Amino acid sequence: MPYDALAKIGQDGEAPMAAKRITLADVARAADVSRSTASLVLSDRGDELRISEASQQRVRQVATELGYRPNMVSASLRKGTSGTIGFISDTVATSQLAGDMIKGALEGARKHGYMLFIGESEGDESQQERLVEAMLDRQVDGLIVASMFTRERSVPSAAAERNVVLLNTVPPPDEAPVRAVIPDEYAAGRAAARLLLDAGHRQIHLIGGGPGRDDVAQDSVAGKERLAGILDELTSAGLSPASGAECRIWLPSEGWRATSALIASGVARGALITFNDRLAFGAYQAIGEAGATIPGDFSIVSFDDHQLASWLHPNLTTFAIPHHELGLRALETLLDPATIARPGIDRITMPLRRRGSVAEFGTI
Amino acid sequence: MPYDALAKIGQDGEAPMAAKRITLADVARAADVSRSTASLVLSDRGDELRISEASQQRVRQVATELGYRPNMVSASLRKGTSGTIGFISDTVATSQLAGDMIKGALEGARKHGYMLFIGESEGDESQQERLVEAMLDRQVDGLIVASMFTRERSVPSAAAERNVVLLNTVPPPDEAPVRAVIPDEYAAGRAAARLLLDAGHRQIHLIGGGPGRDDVAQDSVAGKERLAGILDELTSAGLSPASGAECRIWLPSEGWRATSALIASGVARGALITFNDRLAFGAYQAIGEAGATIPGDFSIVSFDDHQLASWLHPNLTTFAIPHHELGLRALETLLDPATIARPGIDRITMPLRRRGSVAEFGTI
DNA sequence: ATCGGTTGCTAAATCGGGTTAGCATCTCCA
DNA sequence: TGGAGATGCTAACCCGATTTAGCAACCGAT
Repeated sequence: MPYDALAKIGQDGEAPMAAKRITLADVARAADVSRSTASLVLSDRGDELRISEASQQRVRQVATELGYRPNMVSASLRKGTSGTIGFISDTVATSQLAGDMIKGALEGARKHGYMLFIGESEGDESQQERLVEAMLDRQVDGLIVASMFTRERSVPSAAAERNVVLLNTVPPPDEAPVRAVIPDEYAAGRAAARLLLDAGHRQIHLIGGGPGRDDVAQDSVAGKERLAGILDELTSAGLSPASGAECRIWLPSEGWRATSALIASGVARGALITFNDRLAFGAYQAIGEAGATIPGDFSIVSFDDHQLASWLHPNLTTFAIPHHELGLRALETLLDPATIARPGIDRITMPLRRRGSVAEFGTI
Repeated sequence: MPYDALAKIGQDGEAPMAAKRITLADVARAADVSRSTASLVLSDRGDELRISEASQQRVRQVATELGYRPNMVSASLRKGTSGTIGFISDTVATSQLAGDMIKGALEGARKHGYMLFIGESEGDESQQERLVEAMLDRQVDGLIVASMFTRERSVPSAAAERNVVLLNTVPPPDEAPVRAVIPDEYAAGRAAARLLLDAGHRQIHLIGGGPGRDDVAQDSVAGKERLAGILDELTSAGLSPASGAECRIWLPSEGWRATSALIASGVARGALITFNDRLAFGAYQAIGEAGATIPGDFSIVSFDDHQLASWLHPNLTTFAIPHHELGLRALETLLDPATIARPGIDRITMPLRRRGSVAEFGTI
């Protein structure tokens, strides 16, 4: 096994051998009771098993004095539960998305006394299976399988019949339903369109998808739902998009290209819905380079609330992906027996960050 | 009858209950040997202990057929080593910094068959101690203590006499030296200045620190070292900065402020060293808003290689923090008994990303 | 026949805590 | 005086693997 390299270090350690950990047996001996008694007291079953108040006090006292900390590995072995959750993500590094989600999960874990294993599948199924197995080998009590961009994702087979929550992902329609936590992209799409309508805009251009219902990257659940929301809201106002530009990838360069093309086509003012903040950044660049202004000539609403959004001039109005809450909710879901038992999708509202990129039509 | 274990498992296969995990005992029974023998064979000590080739084959065969996977919790208990590393960071969410570092560590961990626990201290010492203890309770074999912005950081006391590597941090000078892995900020500072000098620039303005040696945020090791490198390189060329602007925090707004002020003071062209890419973004904004161009009027070199750098127009020339390599190196260091035993600082080169924001002086 | 040396394997202890059946002892009341 | 019941605690097994001392059985040489 590759991991005993470290074990060696302790063994031939020179002088500064790490002091041996205090075990339950040490405590029992010092408190002059049996290990059973010590165990019962320390797991608060003392009253139940009628250990006298005096003995209980003694055990607790001694445990504190010796700085006793139970070895969770041992407890895991016996109880079959480890106080550990596995968090498997397709990629861990993409901007702060993953970070905030992990942060939310971490916060939940801390609250409940759990630790988090993390692993990265790099989108590779077999790699993911291996991760799941490595985690199951370590007796994780549950798994969060996260995706950094919302899309469909299979539940790893090894994890079947286990506690699993999908995060920012839904299972393919033909697979067994499970628990999933995702942002409510559709509602955000509607809200984005509504925001512009309420500000009096009627010429609404889409950057990143549209104008048709299917004009969006296939594997992006986020894209599909945002687009659907936008179109539904416009339709119910008796409108349709003034234009739409599908983008292969949602990066600034594409936003720049699409917006430059829009302006070159003769559009000098109007409202833009960009499908994410990085596209919006590209739009800002194109608009700036064309000598137009935001929000004077163009109002912009976007999605994600990337850090960029508050760096841009003017600050970008956008619907935030509630990464932190998603992570937290996934963990809470996992740890709640009642919830985890029932499959279903939990949609978390994407809150509006109202900033400076949208003006009332004709105001400026 | 080697396969009656299999048969048994097949029997209750109807029930929807999660199938019990195959244990070593199951394998031993099915292969008709003792648990000891099975264990020896599966840990490749069969030859050493003179188990016949026939028995070895049988055990291995059966193990594969039954899909045996050893329970690492049990092995951890016995061996005192868990195949697990703890990664404690002050913050896990800041942009992709943390992500890439974790990613590097994760890659190393996977290569060596380890899993990673992660925890976030939020910069709180006591929180950090609690994390360390929770990890030690789970028998981690080593700890990586990371900081997302380079600065001094104490080694958690509970982790003393353990395998610890500091990542992107160094211990305060008055504390016991340990292993640390950091980017070579000083060398990058010198290289940044050299890059501009070689391009013929003599008017070099600093955004984020300087012009004096101490004009930089106190707790930022990165800032101090970048500044020192820049000043040393300029000095050895017989120069000093044309100006310097200390910034409280290294965000676009501050870069914008400092650069706007610089331009307002009458500087219409020259070279800028921004202390990180977000400051550079602010500089781009200020320069654009003043109607000047990059690199026509202003050449810019920066540090970090934030995603922004390749989104800006023109793309930003910058020295990358090798996050991925830092994480990887920290893990490799931790797992190498020879290295971890000796305290010392490992400085990783910050590679130059040469892009479009620097021009030869007077060329354009 | 006996002894020493292999060969091939296993019993049993161990890691550290959790769990349960049940054993003394004492009290109280009939 | 004896039985029921409460009180206070512990022995002993369990989780699943690792590790070591050592035991049969057999072989060949004396």
